[in-house]
Amino acid sequence: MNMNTNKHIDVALELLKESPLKVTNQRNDIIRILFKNGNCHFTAEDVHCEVQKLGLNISLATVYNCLNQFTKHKILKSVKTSCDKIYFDTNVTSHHHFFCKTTSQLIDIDSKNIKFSKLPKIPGGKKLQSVEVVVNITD
Amino acid sequence: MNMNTNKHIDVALELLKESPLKVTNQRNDIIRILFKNGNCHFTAEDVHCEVQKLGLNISLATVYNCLNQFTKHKILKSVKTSCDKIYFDTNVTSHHHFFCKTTSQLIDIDSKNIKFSKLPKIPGGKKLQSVEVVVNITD
DNA sequence: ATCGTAAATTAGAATTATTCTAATTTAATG
DNA sequence: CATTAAATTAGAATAATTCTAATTTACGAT
Repeated sequence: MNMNTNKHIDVALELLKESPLKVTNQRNDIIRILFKNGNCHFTAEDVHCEVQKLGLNISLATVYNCLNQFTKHKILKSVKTSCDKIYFDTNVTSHHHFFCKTTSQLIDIDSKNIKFSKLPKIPGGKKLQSVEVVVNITD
Repeated sequence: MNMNTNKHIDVALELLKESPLKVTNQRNDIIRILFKNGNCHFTAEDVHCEVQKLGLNISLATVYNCLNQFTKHKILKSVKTSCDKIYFDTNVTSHHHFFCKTTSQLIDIDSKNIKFSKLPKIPGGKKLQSVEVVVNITD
């Protein structure tokens, strides 16, 4: 391991190649950062810090562009929480989250660990898009 | 009806009196706006527009202050959605929401219309605070 | 390989929602 | 009515994100 390539990175790089997005150095670098450790949650600022730490020269605007484009093309997922930042999630499967209000930490909840025995009727004329559960926790 | 006082307004005004907050003209006016139509969802900007429409002179800063203080003292509830604004909800009971991504409209879901048959184990050392369900819908 | 072009990158400005600041006014207690 | 802590206010500040417009790059077609 630790050779800057692994299963998660390879899968994401492959998704990038298959997408209509162009494969640039910046996008490759950002994918390596994001998918280095499997399922993770990042803010744009987190990613930009890591970029700097690695001595890469990628502007914050590009980080935002990449994260947004990746999200649009299902390489990433975005998560809104009760704090004011957008989190990007490398787990693109349908799942839910714990959000710790003390530490602002997000933790995945696998779909199979939340089951509904009752869901409300969708208002007339509208279509169901998704059901998002956030389990807020504290220290 | 329509005499600028009704059950919802009276209840909220009573909560204000019982709270440690001071009863000011601005707070009375804002409560009248918020609770005029029973359960509703507002952004600070919505409330400020209504204030202007009624010819009241209440600054946007005061609107924010009031909404935040009311929330802290359980006269209102705040709701975060996948859009970038904070919504304030006059329904302070525990409940969930539909969020229409097309219209940015929030609709209450009564607690009794969502039931879980399985919930995940809370991570060690953490305490459950709340479970929030957002059912995203589209036109 | 080289070209042409649409897409990507960039620095910095702009935007948007919200909070802060510091001066003034007000509510409510004694 | 006098006191004082809280509330109000206009406008500045902040923070996350998006936009602008100039430059560079990827990559399919020649």
